[in-house]
Amino acid sequence: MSRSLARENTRLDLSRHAARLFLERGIADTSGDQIAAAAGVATRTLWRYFRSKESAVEPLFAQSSLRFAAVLRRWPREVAIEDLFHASLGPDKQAPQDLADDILVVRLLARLADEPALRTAWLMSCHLGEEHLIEIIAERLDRPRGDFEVRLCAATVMAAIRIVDETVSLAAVKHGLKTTTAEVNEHLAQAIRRASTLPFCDPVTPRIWPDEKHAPSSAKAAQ
Amino acid sequence: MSRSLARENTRLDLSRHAARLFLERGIADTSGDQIAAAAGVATRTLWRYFRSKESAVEPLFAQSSLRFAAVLRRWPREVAIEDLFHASLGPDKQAPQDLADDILVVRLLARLADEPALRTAWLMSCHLGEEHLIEIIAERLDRPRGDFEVRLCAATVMAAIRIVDETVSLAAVKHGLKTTTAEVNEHLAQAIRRASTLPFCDPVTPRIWPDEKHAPSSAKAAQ
DNA sequence: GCGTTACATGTCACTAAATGACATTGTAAA
DNA sequence: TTTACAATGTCATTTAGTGACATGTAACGC
Repeated sequence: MSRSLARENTRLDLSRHAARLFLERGIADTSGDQIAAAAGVATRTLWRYFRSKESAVEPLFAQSSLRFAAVLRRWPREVAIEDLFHASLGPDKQAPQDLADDILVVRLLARLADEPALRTAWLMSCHLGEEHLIEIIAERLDRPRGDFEVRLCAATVMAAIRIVDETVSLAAVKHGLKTTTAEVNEHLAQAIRRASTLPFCDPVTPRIWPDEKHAPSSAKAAQ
Repeated sequence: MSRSLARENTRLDLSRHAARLFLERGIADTSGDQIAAAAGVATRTLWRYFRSKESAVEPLFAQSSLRFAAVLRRWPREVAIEDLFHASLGPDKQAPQDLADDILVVRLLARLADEPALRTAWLMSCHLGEEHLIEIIAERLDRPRGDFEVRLCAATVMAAIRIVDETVSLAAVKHGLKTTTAEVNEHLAQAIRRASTLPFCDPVTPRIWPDEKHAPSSAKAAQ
């Protein structure tokens, strides 16, 4: 196993233990020592991985937004977002470990109102997701990554995703509402559609370039 | 002077000193002791006001988003957002202290890329602004505050404001671009318009109620 | 006016978070 | 094997942040 991959695993493992302990006793009553001990590493190692104990849950958040981003990156240009979600998002599409991680995330999100420190971690993860979205949208619309319009769209779309995540999590944990994946997908697609300031949700036809027949390569160069 | 008002002043004063020191030497090289000493209070007092030294800049952020929210709260229903901004936002409309605070904010925002701890504070302040927006939009559209549509719209609009703020600040500080207030206002209004998922930017006519002539009071009761 | 109350702040001891310095181990390539 | 390097462990140390209690001070009733 590659070195950096092993590091990522340690990181995630620490993150899972941190999340579990935070859920069991709250953040204030969980010490760095406890997290490290639970994961079976030295305390010093924990602080090598994280700048604060709250930020220890970020990899867990990042993990799930990364999986989501991965789906969007494989998004064929002629497919609408609803169809993409229908085809790619579902409990049967996920490894058991990922499913367990998602449950942890949902339970954490349900506590945002009580734990301000948790929200900072969540918002930072959303910011990370926003940067993924910038790339995805820029790529899909053949626009440069620095484009203000692209950044704006990524920000509003990420905001929509965040609100849906928070709402669904709260409904599930606090009110015991069992929403089906299909419903969540529809909810999510609809929110993203409404939030998006650029038309990236619909099929996009590759730009037609006036001078050349084979545009894609030159499009990349133009960026 | 009322007690809680005095507290708010102390809070803001601490926040300004924290911001100045963070800008001068960076967050890592600024200690809680230094911030407290600069503001002329005991270190213990600083920790009574803030849960962490980074969060000490939040009141400064909150202050400026609160002033912005105050403008939106006085927004007549028959006025479009562009006209509101034109009439209410401008350097001549602000107290000198507020102007100085805004400059601090802009300089802080220009450093978000270097200082992750600063971004957490900024994002938390944006979250606060989002909650103000929920009230403002709900009020303007005669919808309940808990409405998902309202929350979604508030989140996307706040995202737009955030992106404009970050972009303008970065442009001003790093590239010395002097943008006029009129330009920023237009930029902001346009971004908000594109981001909004509900039609609150345009004049809204008070709802016509089937049974009554004088709707506003009953509308409030309905909420 | 005076005492009473409530609350903000100061002082100081203390816990917990986070870092620095250096030794040790494990793993990958030469 | 040996070398090399990155990750982790150990321990001392610094800095962030809290608890407990004393002190000051402004508002309130009398």
